[in-house]
Amino acid sequence: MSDVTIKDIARMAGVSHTTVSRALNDSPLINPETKERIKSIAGSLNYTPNYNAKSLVLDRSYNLGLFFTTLHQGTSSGFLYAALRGVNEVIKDGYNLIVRGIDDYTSFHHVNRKSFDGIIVMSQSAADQPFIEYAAQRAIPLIVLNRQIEMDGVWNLVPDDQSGAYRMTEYLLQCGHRRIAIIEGKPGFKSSHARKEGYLDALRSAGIEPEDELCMRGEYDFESGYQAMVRILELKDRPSAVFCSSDDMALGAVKAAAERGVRVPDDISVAGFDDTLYSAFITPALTTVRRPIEEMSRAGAEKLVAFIEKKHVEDHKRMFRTELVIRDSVKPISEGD
Amino acid sequence: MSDVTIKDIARMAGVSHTTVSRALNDSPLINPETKERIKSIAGSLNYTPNYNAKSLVLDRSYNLGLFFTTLHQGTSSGFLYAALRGVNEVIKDGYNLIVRGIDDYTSFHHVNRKSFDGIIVMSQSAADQPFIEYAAQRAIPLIVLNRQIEMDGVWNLVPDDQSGAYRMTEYLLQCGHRRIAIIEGKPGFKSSHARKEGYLDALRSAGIEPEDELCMRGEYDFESGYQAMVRILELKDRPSAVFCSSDDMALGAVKAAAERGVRVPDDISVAGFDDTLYSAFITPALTTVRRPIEEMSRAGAEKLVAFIEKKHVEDHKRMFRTELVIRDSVKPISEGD
DNA sequence: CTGAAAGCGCTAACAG
DNA sequence: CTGTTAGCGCTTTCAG
Repeated sequence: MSDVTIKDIARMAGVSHTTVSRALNDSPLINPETKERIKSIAGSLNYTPNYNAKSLVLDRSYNLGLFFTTLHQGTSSGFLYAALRGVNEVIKDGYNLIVRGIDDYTSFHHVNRKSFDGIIVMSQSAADQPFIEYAAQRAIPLIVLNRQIEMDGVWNLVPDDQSGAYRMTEYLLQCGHRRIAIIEGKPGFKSSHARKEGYLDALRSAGIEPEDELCMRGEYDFESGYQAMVRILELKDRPSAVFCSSDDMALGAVKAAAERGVRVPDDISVAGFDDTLYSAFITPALTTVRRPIEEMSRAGAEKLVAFIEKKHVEDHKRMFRTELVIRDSVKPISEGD
Repeated sequence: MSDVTIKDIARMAGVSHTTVSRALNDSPLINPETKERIKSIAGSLNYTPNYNAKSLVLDRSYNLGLFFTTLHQGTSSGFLYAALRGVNEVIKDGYNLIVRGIDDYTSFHHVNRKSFDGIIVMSQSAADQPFIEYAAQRAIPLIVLNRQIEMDGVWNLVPDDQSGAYRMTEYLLQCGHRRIAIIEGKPGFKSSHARKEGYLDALRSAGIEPEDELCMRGEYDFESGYQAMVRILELKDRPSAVFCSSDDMALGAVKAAAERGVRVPDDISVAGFDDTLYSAFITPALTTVRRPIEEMSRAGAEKLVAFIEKKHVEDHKRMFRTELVIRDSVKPISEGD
């Protein structure tokens, strides 16, 4: 049924299977008429090439990998979704997109040039480094998104988290906030570090010395945001604004505040980071920083596919601008410090 | 470098490549000592089998497909995430998971038994039917999740949306609500239909005739929930509760209410459906219906893999119980009708 | 423009 | 227990 081969077609067309192969691949060597004839027979037989055979001889797998640090924790569903969409928009037919968490691999044995024409790593942590190096060393076309890495010959597209955090903090300062707390991201994630740095820089630029007391640990998820906010609200000297390193944590923070009768933004301002799908829709709508995940993924996939198909090279590093999204969860304060 | 073949190993071990093949595949025919020797040589050479060659001869692709109706609209990121996690937990190594939106296919040519050892369809709409039939007809091991289908020989695991909606509506009635509006899901999605049916059934069981005026169209997303709620609030005779066919729409509804000074749940109750990740964390925490997407996906993947590997068959249909999750967005009303 | 022959890397009879 | 041989379906020299 679906096991028609080029030999079957060859027999029916009265030509050799070589000719069929060439015709189906649009070789210019073939007489247009026989080519048409062969194609129509193939069509009527509902022929589908055996990609395993093609792969073997052409040394291409038609597989692209999209790998995340983890699919268990720290990866928000919105992040996954945006990345998947961005990549899928580009690759259309012609490639299979294989999605996986790097921490699901027990060994990297299955990761090699024969099995992957190219790999996109959505990296969120330095824990990916061994995987990235493994792939690079196996000479698999490779592009690393989201996390900055220092490797030659590996493409790297990242959002400018630090300047995003800087601008957000700056904005909070402009709104008159002086004591600004931060709820940090998952320890070990480069993005957590970059966001905190941006926050610290902005504070210092404004001549404000950061206070350790106002730096809370978080895990990027709702629950940790909630917990951190509880601790913040218990502070004797409560800050007037809280910069959360993710929207998920900002949600948790808002929730914790609401449960304690503290109103956002009237009693305390809360800012997020990520601009997840729902941030615009919750109450209060979240003031946050947008990362261009989907655009970045699209650009990455385009680069990768172009390289695989045309061996076309270009600049290797690029930063994607983040964007301040001002909504309702941050409020200027009138009274001085 | 990564191009070591069994022939290279054979040469070094002083045996035939057949022996190497057998040894590496743990054939009982091989002398344990030579087997060990061969394996250690393979290890030191960092040998990786060429899966394209294996695929060709074994007629297995080592690919599993996870297909969604669409990756563009109507699929929430939480849904995608839960499904992906559930499946990935099961397949571990040994299979590549290929993720795709069915509506991204321009033709199904690439979908065949040579390219997929099995397929999981996360179906959300009857629009998938052609795809499902195509795959079934090509004799690809197939399992359809989430949407009920009528086809023999195709496994089908679905959440009981209708009874979930029924129980939610029943709960609203128990809370004293008489006029209950519904914001419906995306037209054409089977789940939209099932949820509405559950709602209607419960109403009728309570002797209440459903009112057309209280049935609002929606699209499963935030924005449509918002819009629908605006229309509900403009009604002369406003209902005391709103059953939203998705949490995303419930969020939109809450937002619309808040903006108009209508408090949830004090002035109006809002119920959702899905129990997305954030529904517990927003204010007010959403009363909703949980669908066991991740469990369902896990069960589906297990069935599929078992079938592929052991040709083991079992019952073909199964319904997964949905669960009422009572939180804060619905409030009993004391005053009578 | 077309065909014969070889081979991609691996597994599977079939003989020993 | 091991080797010889053939072949999976396709592309690619190399000759016409």
